[in-house]
Amino acid sequence: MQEQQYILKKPETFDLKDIFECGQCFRWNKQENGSYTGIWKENVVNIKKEGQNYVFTGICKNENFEEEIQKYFDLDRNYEQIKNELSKKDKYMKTSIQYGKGIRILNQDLWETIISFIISANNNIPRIKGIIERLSKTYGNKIEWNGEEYYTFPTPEQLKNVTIEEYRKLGLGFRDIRLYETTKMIRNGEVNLKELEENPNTIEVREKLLTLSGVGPKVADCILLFSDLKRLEVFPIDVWVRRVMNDLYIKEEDETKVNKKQIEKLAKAKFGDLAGLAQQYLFYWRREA
DNA sequence: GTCCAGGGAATCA
DNA sequence: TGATTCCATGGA
Repeated sequence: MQEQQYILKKPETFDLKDIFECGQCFRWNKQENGSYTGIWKENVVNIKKEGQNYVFTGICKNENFEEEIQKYFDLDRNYEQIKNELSKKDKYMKTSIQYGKGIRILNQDLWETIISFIISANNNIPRIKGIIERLSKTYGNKIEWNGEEYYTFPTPEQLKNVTIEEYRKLGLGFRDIRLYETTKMIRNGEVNLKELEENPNTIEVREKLLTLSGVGPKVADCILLFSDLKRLEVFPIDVWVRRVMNDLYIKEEDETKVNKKQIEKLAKAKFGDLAGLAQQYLFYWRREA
């Protein structure tokens, strides 16, 4: 395949570390020269900052490389406007947005996002990345580029004959059966991903996602927010978000006793349709800073 | 050895 | 509905 290149010139909202290390994705890795290399669909791409521009180099089936990048990096959305609006909410939002000002929420493949966030349950990011890498290396397609080997995320069909024991060997732990069941449900059409992508009703899509094994409220919200379903109004609540919301607004002594519904209500009232973005700025800020 | 990680499912009131 | 407990694994 022919190598392609695209130069994104002086984007207002775009920072490699903010985008790839804010916890939304697991298949981008920092290189020694500060660039990031990653894979999505059949695309293997390296992104390097040069001055105020970003140089995308890699292999892509779509001859329109720019279009592919535009879609994945959500480049049609005006993040400056979003940040301005959220910054007005209070000083904490202003601070967290300043910290993660280069974040963009990627449009990731729905199937891959479902599996990735099932794996994320009660897990940590380095280990999640390792499991996904082993899963891809074992069952995905190999792509060679620049003297290195990369592996696509396996399709439901490619996982057809995988046993629970084989998942366990990849280090999935108790999530093995969840992956097995959910993959089966998607493959046999119990949950139709195309229908989900075409359904504008977020409540209905969420309920359908919740029928999948290993998908509870938090994972469902991550799928809605981080996949190409792109529901920016959902507010995934994990241990970090609960922590930061309690520290800033609720101030309960024991944060583990904070009611989830209370957090949801507060988030909706405060951030409205942009709750998902607010969540991401707060999460990134609280975890990194 | 102990605690923790981008939680979910089973169980019980 | 709401609260508790268990679930593999690996790093700190």
